[in-house]
Amino acid sequence: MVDVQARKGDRGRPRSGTSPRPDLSATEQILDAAAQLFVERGYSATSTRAIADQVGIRQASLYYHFPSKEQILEVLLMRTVEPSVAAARHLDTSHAEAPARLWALIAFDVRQLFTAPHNVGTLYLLPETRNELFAPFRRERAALRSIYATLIMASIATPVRVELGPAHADQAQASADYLVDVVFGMVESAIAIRADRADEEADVLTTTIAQSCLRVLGHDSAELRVIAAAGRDVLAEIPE
Amino acid sequence: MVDVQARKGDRGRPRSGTSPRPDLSATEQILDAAAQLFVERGYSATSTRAIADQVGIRQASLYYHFPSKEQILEVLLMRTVEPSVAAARHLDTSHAEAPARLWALIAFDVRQLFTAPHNVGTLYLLPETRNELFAPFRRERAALRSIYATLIMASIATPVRVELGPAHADQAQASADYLVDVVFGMVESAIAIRADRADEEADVLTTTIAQSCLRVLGHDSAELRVIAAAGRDVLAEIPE
DNA sequence: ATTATCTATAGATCTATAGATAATGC
DNA sequence: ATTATCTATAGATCTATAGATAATGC
Repeated sequence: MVDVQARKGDRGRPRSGTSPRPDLSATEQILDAAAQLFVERGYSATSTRAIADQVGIRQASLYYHFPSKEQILEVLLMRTVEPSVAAARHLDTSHAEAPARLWALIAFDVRQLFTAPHNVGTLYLLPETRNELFAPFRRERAALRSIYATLIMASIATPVRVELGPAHADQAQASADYLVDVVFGMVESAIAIRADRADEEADVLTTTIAQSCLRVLGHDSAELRVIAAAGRDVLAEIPE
Repeated sequence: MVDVQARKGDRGRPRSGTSPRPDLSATEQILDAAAQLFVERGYSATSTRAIADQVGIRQASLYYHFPSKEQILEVLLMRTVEPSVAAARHLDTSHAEAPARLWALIAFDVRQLFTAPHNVGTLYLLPETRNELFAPFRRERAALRSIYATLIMASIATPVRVELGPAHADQAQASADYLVDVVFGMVESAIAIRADRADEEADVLTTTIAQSCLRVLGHDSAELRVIAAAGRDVLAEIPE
């Protein structure tokens, strides 16, 4: 099971160049090179030739593995969002309190954004993803956001609930919606933080963001200690 | 003084097409069209021809106003970051408490990100800005972040200060740094929120984000009411 | 004369397809 | 025979420059 995606022997015509990641299959080498270049230089600014050069093959050889440059991006986006959606769905089966489940989801998500190769989270925001081809990705991301919304609504502490005013009032609804946006935004701010600062201290950042999100929802330091402890247990139960 | 940047008469050869913004000078029309297209389709994915088409001139005519496509982006970026830096510097002269000044800066910044034409804030994160030409922009943004850092450090409430542990301990410093990142990230999350949702309710969002930032720093609901009231006064003093 | 456009185009890309070729596997 | 590459190239761009032209201003 070690080499699920390793190259199977050396079939086919030999390459013109050499890859920096000869342990991966050709398809995975392309995805890895594309991820790095898309993040470092931008999607449209990265040519298929640049990807091929990095992999050590000719530009045209990419098309044996992918039908288009867009499809490479599509695979990268789906792979980035899918683990978070899987984790979020798993939390629906947990019996922990909502704040602990939210804490665990945030921690899972931030850790994955911060440690995934090449900060692929930056690709979430590309205008190029408005294309029809990316509809499945956008649906997955919307599903994730909706699970967040449910957990966040169930995790609002009394003082904030009081401030929002009587439920069902229009302005209270708008404020609550923005609270969802703000928490979702705090999680994804891990992407920008990683882009600005060198990769380090994933654990401290993860904890800081998760704590901060629950503070935004009105939980004080004493409550946070309880929630974080329970959250860590829930997080540990999320399957790989 | 009304038409500082209005077209001065109709000098020069007539255009082949018509502009959607005939009230602006040619240079401003180009900036406006470029901002819209860069945000909607991406910088590298937008051709100089697409910009020219929108302005109602031929592609080559752009080069009478700007020496390159990159310079158009550079002007857009500087114009977006400069008002925030000016506001931040002004706050150094205020005598209000740090949390009220921070509240005002966040509110100013969020409102400007949320109401500036065409959500130009999305351009902050482009990999293309790593180019040397954009060094002045990156310096401005770093200056803004540094003012934020000072205000944030001075606005941390006792419970959070206690949790960070003894000052000068290494891990406490790392956590405090990340807290700065998180607050800065919350402010800039206004960009992603605006991209995802239709433009609406700038005031509610502004207040929600400012309050949320101060909650993250450990202020409770009672303190927030005082800070927000003082913050609104400080905000009102920021010159146009 | 000055200004702001225009036309035409050089030269450098860029994506994707067609068909040839050099390995291994059976 | 199958696989994974290669070479060659079509056709469509794209940015920027050179020089002409059609207005207004003096």
